[in-house]
Amino acid sequence: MTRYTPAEIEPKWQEAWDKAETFRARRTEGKPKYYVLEMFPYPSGRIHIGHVRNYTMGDVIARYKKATGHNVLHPMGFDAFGMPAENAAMKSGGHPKTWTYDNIDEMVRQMKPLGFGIDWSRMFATCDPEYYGQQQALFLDFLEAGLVYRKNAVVNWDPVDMTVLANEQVIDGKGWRSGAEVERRELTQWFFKISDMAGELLDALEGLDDWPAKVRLMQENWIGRSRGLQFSWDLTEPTHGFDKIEVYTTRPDTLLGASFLGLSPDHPLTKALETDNPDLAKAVAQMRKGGTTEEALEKAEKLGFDTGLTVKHPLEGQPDIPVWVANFILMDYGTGAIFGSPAHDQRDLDFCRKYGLPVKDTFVALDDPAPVTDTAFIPPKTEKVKWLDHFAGLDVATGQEAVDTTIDWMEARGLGTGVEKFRLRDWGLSRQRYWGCPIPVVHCDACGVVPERKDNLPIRLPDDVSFDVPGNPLDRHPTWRDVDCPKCGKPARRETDTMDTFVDSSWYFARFTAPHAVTPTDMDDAAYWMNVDQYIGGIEHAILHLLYSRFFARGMIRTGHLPESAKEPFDALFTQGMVTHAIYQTTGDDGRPVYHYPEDVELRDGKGFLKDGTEVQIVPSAKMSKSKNNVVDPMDIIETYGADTARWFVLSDSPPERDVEWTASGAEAANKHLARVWRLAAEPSDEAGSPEADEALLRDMHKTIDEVTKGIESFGFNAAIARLYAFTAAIQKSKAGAETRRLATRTLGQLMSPMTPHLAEEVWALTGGEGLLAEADWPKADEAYLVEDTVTLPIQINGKRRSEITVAKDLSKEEVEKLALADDAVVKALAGGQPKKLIVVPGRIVNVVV
RNA sequence: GCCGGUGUGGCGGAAUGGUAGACGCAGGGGAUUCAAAAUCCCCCGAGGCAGCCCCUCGUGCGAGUUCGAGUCUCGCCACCGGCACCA
Repeated sequence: MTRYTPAEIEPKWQEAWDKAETFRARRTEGKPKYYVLEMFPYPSGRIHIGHVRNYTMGDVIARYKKATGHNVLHPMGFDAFGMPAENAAMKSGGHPKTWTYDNIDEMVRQMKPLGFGIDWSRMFATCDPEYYGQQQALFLDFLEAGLVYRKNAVVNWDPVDMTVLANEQVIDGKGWRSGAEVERRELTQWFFKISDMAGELLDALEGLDDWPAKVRLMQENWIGRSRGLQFSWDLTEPTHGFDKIEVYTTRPDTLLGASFLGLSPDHPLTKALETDNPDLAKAVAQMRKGGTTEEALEKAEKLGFDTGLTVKHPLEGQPDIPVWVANFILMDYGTGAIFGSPAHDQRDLDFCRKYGLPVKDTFVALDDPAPVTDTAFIPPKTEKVKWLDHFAGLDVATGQEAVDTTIDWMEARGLGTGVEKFRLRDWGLSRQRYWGCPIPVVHCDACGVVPERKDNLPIRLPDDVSFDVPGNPLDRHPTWRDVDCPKCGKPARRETDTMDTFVDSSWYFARFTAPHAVTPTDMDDAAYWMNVDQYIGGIEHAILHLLYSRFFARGMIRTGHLPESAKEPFDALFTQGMVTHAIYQTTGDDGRPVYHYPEDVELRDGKGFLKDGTEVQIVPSAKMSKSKNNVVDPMDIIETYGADTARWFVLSDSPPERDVEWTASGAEAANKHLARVWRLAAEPSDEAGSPEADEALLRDMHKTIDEVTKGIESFGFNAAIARLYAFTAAIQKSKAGAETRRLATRTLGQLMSPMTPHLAEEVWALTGGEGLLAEADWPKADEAYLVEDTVTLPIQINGKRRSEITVAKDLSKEEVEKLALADDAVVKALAGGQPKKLIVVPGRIVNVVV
């Protein structure tokens, strides 16, 4: 008896596909195109089982679309700039470039045996000068189109290492290497004007029907459109050239409850006051400690400083209120100043309680007029509340009505303006780091900021750099930095900031349509291949990467690099879950957990034991992490079971949007199943069969074709696979004749081919298929086999299933009622009485209420 | 803290508001075998009743809508993703 041998089968078919150039993306007439893209990987050096799942899903779609008559584009590349390469260089010497390209080679070497139908001729890495040079060209066009500008923004500053830190390098408010308390410091930085498109990016979400609703909702909340009132408070005594303070509020209706006016520590007035008020300067310095993340700012203890200034209340007869500087007020949002209305905002309330400021209710619940104590009263804006002595004449109204009425009232009196604002901030793209795309501008004393000339692109990163000192090596590079001004030719200084790696990933999908073009894109190719028909990636990119890409597509249209139709570059989006793995741990002598490798643990009856018999604690479904020793290496799996098993397993056990737990026994089972299918093809039985069995198997086959096709089209891979398990068992048990069984087996292989392409080719060849299966047409279900003529209806009594009847499919409702009432269980339940109600849902269910 | 999501047997999970637990794993029993591996067949939510056809409970917790709720609504709890310099 021969055996299923993936180690022989898989390389053989990969070679055949290569030779036939099966997956080369081609533009041909008469066929629709299909562009499937998985989020490209960071070249960490090893592929991860999560990658296998991601790319397998894409490959299933790609191969299926090819079989259904599409010209498919399914490319692969690397998101290759970023911090890990610099960290590696700092840790073990070497160069980020060498590290990165070695990793890419290694990852490609690991990806190839998985048999993905990828057009490798289009591969690139974002750190290729051919790529980032075109990115620089895009930057210059964006600059010219007014989509890029410079302004000050805060960064995490490590005062010991004298360097800017990324958020992940700030741990509990301290620098990761120095341990020094991090400060927020302002720097002049480059920005994309994404806020200009906020309204458009928000409104267009509505058209993204094939995106998950949750992602659209997250983006909607992130962009955060709000309507509020902008107005000013006059200072009782003008100071430092300021006579009033402009505020923006989304709750102008609570104006009577104002008990203080709050300034951001970064507000211009704060900065002016700081110069001659050392106590304020000290307090503000304290407020600037800690990282820049919104989480850190929100969670930080509320700090305030009374400036001693007061402002006049815009409403007549109201007392003046004090001006405070408060750490929880963001300069980036609104005007950087607010009025605090503590009864209806928890942060304001906490602040007022801490500093002894008054708290005044402006409205109360209809059924509970008790004043606010330590919990602010913030009902939904759609709920009616009772207003207390409201200046615009409100009595009982919802929050939304109150806001609108108040804005109208204030506008009518010239006291303020209703304005629309967005939470979305401009996209800061400057990074004070080496391993990124250089920003192609020059700073000249005479000419100011001067864009590089396009013929000087790419501005290449210099290779002779070292990472022994903290900070950006470009900043201290002896020659790279010093250049002649492209405009006047005098000595000038090159911009040493590089671009955020999100820039790299915001247009790579467009570059794949013409990866070798001498301009960022080729408009013909872009027009043909765009948009991405199906984009697949992790939910962690739901906001930033996808929003930035949407912005970039619009920018590229404006600058003539994409056709108008590519405004929303991703037609459909699918967010897949992680692959997890159990953690095996014991407790060490020091009380800390000790993590064990899966291969050192023996599983018996759901418990795990080490070689010496010690029982280990099993933590199921944990995110794979090197430090927890629970990472499974796809290479080991391929070696043990073959690529098809790995591909089959990552799709089989969980719905693709959810996490899947890798288990050795699950992989084993997948492998056994593939071997079973192989045997059906390689060792067919020669039974004579019966016409009835033939008919039954054909019926099952066509139903399977139908269900698997629907499953693949709807990302129901696990359901499709469950069906294929069932069909395999059906063939095994079938008494159908040899010819029918052969057809069924060949079809089974075909239906499995997007998931297990190598095995499928083998089955195809063994069962008399012609040519390469990868080039063959997808099977079609014969409708005639899909219709059933009888249907089994469950009978419920009071909503609980008690019996069932089998009836003709199109039996009338009346007849079904009659049959149901005659059913033994129903007769018994009725005990001679009449049913209170009888519900018949044709083809589904009967419910008798007694 | 804010935004979004998830929660069903021992485990992964299935189920257009209509028979909860498809399919797979683990477990149990059997066939084949000198024996094993491999393969094949059967059973498998909990409890009751003792048996197959019956009853009760059961989809994180608590309410609600409905003839009928895993599915819809509200309130909790736990976990996961994001929070603009991780990618």
